[in-house]
Amino acid sequence: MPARLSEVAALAGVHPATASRALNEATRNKVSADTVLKVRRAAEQLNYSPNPAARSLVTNRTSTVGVIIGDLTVPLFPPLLRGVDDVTSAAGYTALIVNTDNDWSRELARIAALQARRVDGLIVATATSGDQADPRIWSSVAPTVFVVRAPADPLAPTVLSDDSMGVHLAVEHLVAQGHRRIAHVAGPPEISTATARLRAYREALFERGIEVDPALVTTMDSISADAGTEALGRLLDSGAGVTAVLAFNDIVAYGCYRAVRQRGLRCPEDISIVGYSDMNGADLVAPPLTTVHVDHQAMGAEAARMLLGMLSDPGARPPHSVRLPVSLTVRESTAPPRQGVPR
Amino acid sequence: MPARLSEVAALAGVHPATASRALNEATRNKVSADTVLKVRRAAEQLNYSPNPAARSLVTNRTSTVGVIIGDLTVPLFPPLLRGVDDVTSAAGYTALIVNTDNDWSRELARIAALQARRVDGLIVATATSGDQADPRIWSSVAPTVFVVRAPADPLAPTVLSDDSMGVHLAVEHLVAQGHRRIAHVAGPPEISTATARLRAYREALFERGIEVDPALVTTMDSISADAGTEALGRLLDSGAGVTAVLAFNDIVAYGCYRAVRQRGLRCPEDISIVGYSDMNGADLVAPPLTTVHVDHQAMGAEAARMLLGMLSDPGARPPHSVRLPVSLTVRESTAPPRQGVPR
DNA sequence: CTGTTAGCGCATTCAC
DNA sequence: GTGAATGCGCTAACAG
Repeated sequence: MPARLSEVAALAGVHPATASRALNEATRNKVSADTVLKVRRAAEQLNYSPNPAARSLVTNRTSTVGVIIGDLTVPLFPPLLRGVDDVTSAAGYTALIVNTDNDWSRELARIAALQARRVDGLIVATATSGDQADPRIWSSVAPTVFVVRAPADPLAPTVLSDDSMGVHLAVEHLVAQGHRRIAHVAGPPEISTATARLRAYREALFERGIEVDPALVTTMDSISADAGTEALGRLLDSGAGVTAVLAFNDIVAYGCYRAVRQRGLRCPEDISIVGYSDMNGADLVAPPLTTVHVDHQAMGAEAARMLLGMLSDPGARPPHSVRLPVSLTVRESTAPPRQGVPR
Repeated sequence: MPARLSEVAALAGVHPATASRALNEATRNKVSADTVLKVRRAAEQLNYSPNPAARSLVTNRTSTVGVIIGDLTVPLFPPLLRGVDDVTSAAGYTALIVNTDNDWSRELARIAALQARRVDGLIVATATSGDQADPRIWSSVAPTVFVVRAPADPLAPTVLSDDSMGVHLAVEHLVAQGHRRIAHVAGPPEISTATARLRAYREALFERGIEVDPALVTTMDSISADAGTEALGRLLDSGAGVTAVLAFNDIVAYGCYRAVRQRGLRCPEDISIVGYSDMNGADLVAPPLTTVHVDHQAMGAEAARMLLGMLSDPGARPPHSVRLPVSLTVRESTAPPRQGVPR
């Protein structure tokens, strides 16, 4: 059992209230420099750490924030959590991480649990713009920042990555290599990033004077390697003459690898493939995947900073949403198209 | 701001203490069934949830457990956390997850933070048997259970998977396909699982009457795909005539894929490769990896159950450590060896 | 079975 | 600048 404040005060020869003032950043100036020193020394000697329950009871704040994610095993979340954790823990906050399994009823239950824990704020990585869910479901619990996924309310504080930029970089790279028949394996329209990337894909081609052929786009019902295999397989078999593919994300790109192999084609010699996210392991597959690199750790950190800002100044109006830049990591899944008749 | 107990009591027409008794599982029997009903109805109507800080202050417990892991991006941890979370949250506990980045000073800092938070227990997934670290560093903070890694103290409550079983399954599979020259790319001896798997590898070969040739074992300094590429590369170039490889884990197996490809060989036609862990994505690489499947979620769940057991009965002596069984997932990276002269 | 009383450890009044 | 008093919301010990 750790030391109590009263013990520290006794050792320092002051009243507990004075010790409290000396130890707390905000009230330290109301105490003489001399006593501050004495109290700190005593606290150190006794290895004092304030009882968060007692403090919380009087301050009505817990110094905890809830982080809601869909599925921890999706590789984008660990770095994101790392980013969140870095800034929250540096500020004396503890992150309570909650896995919803992408199940809405489970999410509601976990939100309730976080509310019961009296979290000071929420970082939500599960909202989707197509979602029926009202952002107030989260905001009613505590101040919240959305990350990775866009919430239905466009004014809610949100940290996204620049999907448009990423797609433009990818398309630019492929075009620079001579590709003109660039397919897109798109995600389901309920996912906000899926529609954003699809739109950017069209834009990017258009801007470069390349025909935007609807036959080059397939939309998956769900996001998985299998769905990618199936989707690209259809495209390949349709005789649309594709030489390059922009996949919705890396997992889908892996599925595209499979579709290519199944038809006796080779990547990148016959078909170039670009992924999205640069998830853990994208450098280990064969061929190593060219992909849009998203700095999820930075996104988590930014979301946390934004949230802590809101908590430190509850009166201020909510911060502006931000969209972080991305980069292109060129590996070995892209190459110039074969000469001659494209298939 | 949620309702307080006193408000619930007022609405139910009883004293707050009675309301408390009615709401708490353990003391419910000290209250008439009738009042229990009234109180519950009132609580529900006011959407009451107890203030954990207030409760914690008097019970001296927080209903939180700390979970210490090295690096969230290592794919074994997410399912493990999922297992922990499933059982802790069902029991009304909240898991505080901490990332040490495999850095000892950082780990000490995070342990201190968990202690400051007054966690009731600890689940530690970073200990290694070769570690200089005394298990008391953790145990002095709170009751602790070790998982995945064996702590220096063999008597400390620990949940491991059966490395011996896994290796035996893998070797058995390879031998059944006709392999006799089976290499092992081993992890560094500081890692307890590395030595366990190496020992089991020797045992398994010996038991099947196959020569245990030291030339078929390479030990890596660190665990990475690159280290695997380099290690297997040496073995392949040494002319030891290997037809199959058991890699320390899946990541290393991916490195082995690369070594094989670099030499113009093919897996599984020329060299069979078996991984270990069955991490997320092992079915997506080419060829899909045959690997020992470890149920990390089950391990996390078991560790959590063990810890909660210790917390519910502090007097009892610590539970016995367990070693969970594993299975072999056969995919396409293994096949019978080529006929004729092995290289 | 229920009400009364007390106190967990701390921050924050209000006096001095 | 410092000490004294108060109360955050809850459970536990003691009466009745």
